[in-house]
Amino acid sequence: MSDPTARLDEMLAKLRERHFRITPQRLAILETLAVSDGHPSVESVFAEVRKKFPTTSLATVYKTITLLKELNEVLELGFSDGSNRYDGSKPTPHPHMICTRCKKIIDPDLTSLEQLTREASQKTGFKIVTQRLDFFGICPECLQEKTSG
Amino acid sequence: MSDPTARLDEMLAKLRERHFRITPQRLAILETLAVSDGHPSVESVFAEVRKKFPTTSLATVYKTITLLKELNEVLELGFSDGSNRYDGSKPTPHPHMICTRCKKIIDPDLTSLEQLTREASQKTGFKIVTQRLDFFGICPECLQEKTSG
DNA sequence: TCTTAAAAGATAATTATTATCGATTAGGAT
DNA sequence: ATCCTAATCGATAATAATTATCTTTTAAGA
Repeated sequence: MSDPTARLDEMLAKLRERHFRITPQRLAILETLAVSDGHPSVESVFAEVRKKFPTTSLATVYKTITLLKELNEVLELGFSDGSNRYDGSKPTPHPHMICTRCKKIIDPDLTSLEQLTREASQKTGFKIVTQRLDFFGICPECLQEKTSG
Repeated sequence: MSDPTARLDEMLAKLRERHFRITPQRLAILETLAVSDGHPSVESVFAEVRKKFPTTSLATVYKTITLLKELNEVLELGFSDGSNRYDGSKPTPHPHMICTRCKKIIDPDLTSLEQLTREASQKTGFKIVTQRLDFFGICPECLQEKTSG
């Protein structure tokens, strides 16, 4: 995992560079995204920010996350059932391992992804801009549990 | 691409096996999904089926596709913006190349995916059940076009 | 301190999907 | 071939995540 403080500084630098304002609510949202390594949802970011600023609106969280997406400072993991998750600590596209039992999401370090991307580009003639790779399964912790539920 | 007639027969066999009814509307939906190699949306399936049966409801299309998903006879390519697409001709998980300009989706044949999956499983301890891999970029046809738009 | 455009907050609108429910019908039984 | 009944259809309401709207507040440069 990367350094949360450094990530926060990067985000702030990007906002200042583009002359976006650093509001207290925005700062709280950035902090939450930079610190958490658990790929939080909009709702959980909202809940976290509300602890500091109880009047924060859900719309503010959405607007800030949309802005961060445009600045490539947060990675959106969209799912078609609406359970979107966000990665602020490592905002460039990378593979994810998703446990379908406990919903945990972790980042594997896969050396052979580069090779696969080359193969895809060569075989199809596509100019590849970005990619999305998710593995779904059961994490080691859940595998060890005797009872399912 | 696989044989549409064979795919349709497979789908029908699966429905009969589980004692689901073969209604004219369902048959039309299955045919559309088995024939099309362009990864259609719910709306385009709906439009196609309406040509034969103008009273078909959108709900019927949704219900049939949901059923086919449960039977593993159609692959859902869900996107968080709601632009979901469906693959009835090759219903097992496989990589996709998605052109962000013309929205075309094609199926590459990638030999090194198996190796990548092994690497992911070994490095994380996950028992991998399924996966989703999308490459986003510009297809060869769009690359050749002089003007963008 | 002043000014003003950006952002916040509250809420309405949008949109894909799901649920509901009365009407219709596929397909097995007779 | 006809009957019966649960499955399915069709129409529409409900749901839920996200986006739009609009008034009030405020960050930050002058």
